Formats: sequence, structure tokens, C-alpha cells
Amino acid sequence: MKNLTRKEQIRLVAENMFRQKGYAATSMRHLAKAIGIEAASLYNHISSKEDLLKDICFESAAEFFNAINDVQKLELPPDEKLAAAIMAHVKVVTSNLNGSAVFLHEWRFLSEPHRSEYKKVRKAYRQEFRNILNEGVKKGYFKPVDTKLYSLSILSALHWIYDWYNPSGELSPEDLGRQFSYVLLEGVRKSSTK
Amino acid sequence: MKNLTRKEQIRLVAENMFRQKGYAATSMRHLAKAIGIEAASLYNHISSKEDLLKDICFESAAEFFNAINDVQKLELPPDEKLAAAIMAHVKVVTSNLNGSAVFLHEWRFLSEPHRSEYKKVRKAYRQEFRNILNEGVKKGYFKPVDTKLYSLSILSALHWIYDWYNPSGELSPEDLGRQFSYVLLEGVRKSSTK
DNA sequence: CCTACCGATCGGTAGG
DNA sequence: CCTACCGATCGGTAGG
Repeated sequence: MKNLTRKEQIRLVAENMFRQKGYAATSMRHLAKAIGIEAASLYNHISSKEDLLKDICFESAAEFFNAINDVQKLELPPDEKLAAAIMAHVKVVTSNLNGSAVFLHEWRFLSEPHRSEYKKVRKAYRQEFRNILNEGVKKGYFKPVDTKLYSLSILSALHWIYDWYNPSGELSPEDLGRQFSYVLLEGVRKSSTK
Repeated sequence: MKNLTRKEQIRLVAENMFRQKGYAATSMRHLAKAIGIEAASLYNHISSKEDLLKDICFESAAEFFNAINDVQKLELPPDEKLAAAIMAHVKVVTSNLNGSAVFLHEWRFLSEPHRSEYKKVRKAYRQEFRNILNEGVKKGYFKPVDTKLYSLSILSALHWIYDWYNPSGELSPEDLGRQFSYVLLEGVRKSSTK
């Protein structure tokens, strides 16, 4: 914590508290106390509580977006691309559990126009997954599933990771990503019994 | 709304507002205004704001629990049992989107001892799913997956339904449940290309 | 079910 | 970065 600027420090504490208690239930006084300054002093580094939320949400969004864009640049068959997209998502979530949780849950406290802007970004991200699925169906790699529903299912499964992932546990982000890819691509049923 | 007791009316409005704005950001005055009475009058029907949350959370939990218990009573092979459990879960969520959302997201505003009690109940519910998976693996219906991780994935996928399910859309709860079961059991990959 | 009110706490500003 | 403070709003109670 010592080699961080005060602004970075505020940001990290805010991500943590917004995740634990929620944005609405976190007061600027709680935040300040956790840092060790007075509430009024926060305003030398940030302009408002909502601005803090906005920054967390949009910078998290950017991380997810960068990750999926890197995957899209790879020339891979759809099944490997889907696995790579899942791995990339898991890596972003696990590398920033607090920020991801805020990004996923607290965005609704954004006021306009940020709220609408956020929704657009999130929709575009989902569309990237859907595109991979569509390509896979078209090229015969995937079953002819409802790709809208299926992309929602995949992202839903991934969205909840922050809720139970233990960064100090034995499961590495890579293992987690691999297992998720396997299970979502292959299903749980043993094919021989089918 | 007209043939409901005032208490039921308060409950429904609270589920709706807790879902939309979150528990912490919903004030008793907002709630009262939406109903058309003064905030003080709410206290003739409920004892506190948290009590309202507690009731919503635990009654929702009971609905999910009853549903899975009914499924467990059926004598079914593991694959069909898993499908039935998924169907049952989807039915509960879609029949009470607001309550389910509160149950899933706002429980953390419960204070002790309700918070711990809630966590126990939720864990037991997850364990039911895991039991089905364990049985399926043991009897050779399912691949030898990590059943802890896999039960979390399934429930995560199901947990997000309230976020995007449109009850007035064309997708019925039955269709949704069927598609989820299919996709989680069989995976997306076309077996012939494997 | 209402009016009137309680002490506590909120996000944020002025001024240094 | 602090003290001092603003008006607004919070959950809840007293008394009718």
C-alpha cells in the first residue's frame, strides 16, 4: 500500500468496500476512515462518489474488452477461440476480483448518461461471445444451439466466479479457465452412455 | 393489487424496489410513497426494514428448497434428475423474478444471525446439486468432472437468469429450462467433429 | 393510518 | 489535509 499514490489507494479501498457492502451502503466517511484521513480530504483526489464508481466500472469494462479483442485477433477455429475467450475472461476476473464484482453488480447506481453507455459496452462484449458461437455453428463445430441464450449462459457461469473464487486456494486461474472451457464445450454427460 | 392485504402489498413492492435499486438505496419513504401511505404507517405491518428483507430471502430460499426436494424424491437416473433439478430451479426463478433477485443479491445486508443462517441454507442447496453430480459420476453417467466446480458453474448460469429473462417474451420457462439442461449436459461441441 | 418528531448520518463545500 | 459546517435524508417512535 505504501508505494501507491493516494488516488490509487482510494480506488483500491473503494473497489473493496463497494464489493463487500455495495455502493449505496458505503459512505465517504467509511472510505476515508479505512484510509486514515477525513472524508473531506477525499475530495482533493476525486470529484464525487459516483465518479469513483464510474471509473471502476469503465476501466474494468476496458480490461474485459481488451482481453476479448486480443482473442479475436488470433486465427483460431471457433472451438479453440471460445476456449481462449473463456480463459481470457477468467484471467481478468481473477486478477481483479473486487473491480470485477463492482463492474458486474454496482453499475446500476450509475446515473445517466453513464448507465446507458455502460449497458452498450456490456452488450457489445456479449456480442463478441455470440459471434464466436455463431461462427462455430455455421462452420459445423458447434451444435445448432440458440446462440443468444448460450452466450448468456456462458457469461452467467463466468460472472459468478468472483463470488466463490478463492485467490489463495489451490485452484489457479489457468486451471479454472481450462475446466470451464472443457465443461461448457463438452458437457457433463459421458458420451458412451448416450 | 386490489385483493391483497396491505402486508402482501408491501412485500411485493419491496421485492420490486430492492431488486431495482438495491436494499440499501431503498428508503422506507420511497417504499411508502409507491404504496400511497406515509412511511410511519409501514410499521403497523412490518417491524423493520431488515425484517422485510429477511422474510423475502428466507421465503425465496424455501421455494428453491421445496423444488429440489420434490426432485430428489423422484426415482430417476442422474442425468434425468439433473435435468429435472435445472427445470425446477428455472421454474422458481421465472415465477418470482423480483424475489429471486433479492434472494441472490441482497442477502448480504442481513445482519447476524440471519446472515449465517442464510449462508448455510444456500450451501445446502448447492450440495443437493452436487449430490446429483456425484451420483452421476459414480454410476458412469457423467464424466469424472470436479463436481464442486461443476455444481457452482451450473448454479451460476442459472443465477443470472433474473437479469435478462423477459417474462413477456416468447421464451417460456419450460423452453428455457429444457435448453439449459441440454446445453449443460451435452455441451456445445458437435460430437462428430471431435 | 397520520402528524410530528428524534438522533444519526449522508455527500459535499468553504476556507484555511 | 483538516475543522467546521450545510441542507437533505435516513430508520424508526410517540401519541393519537
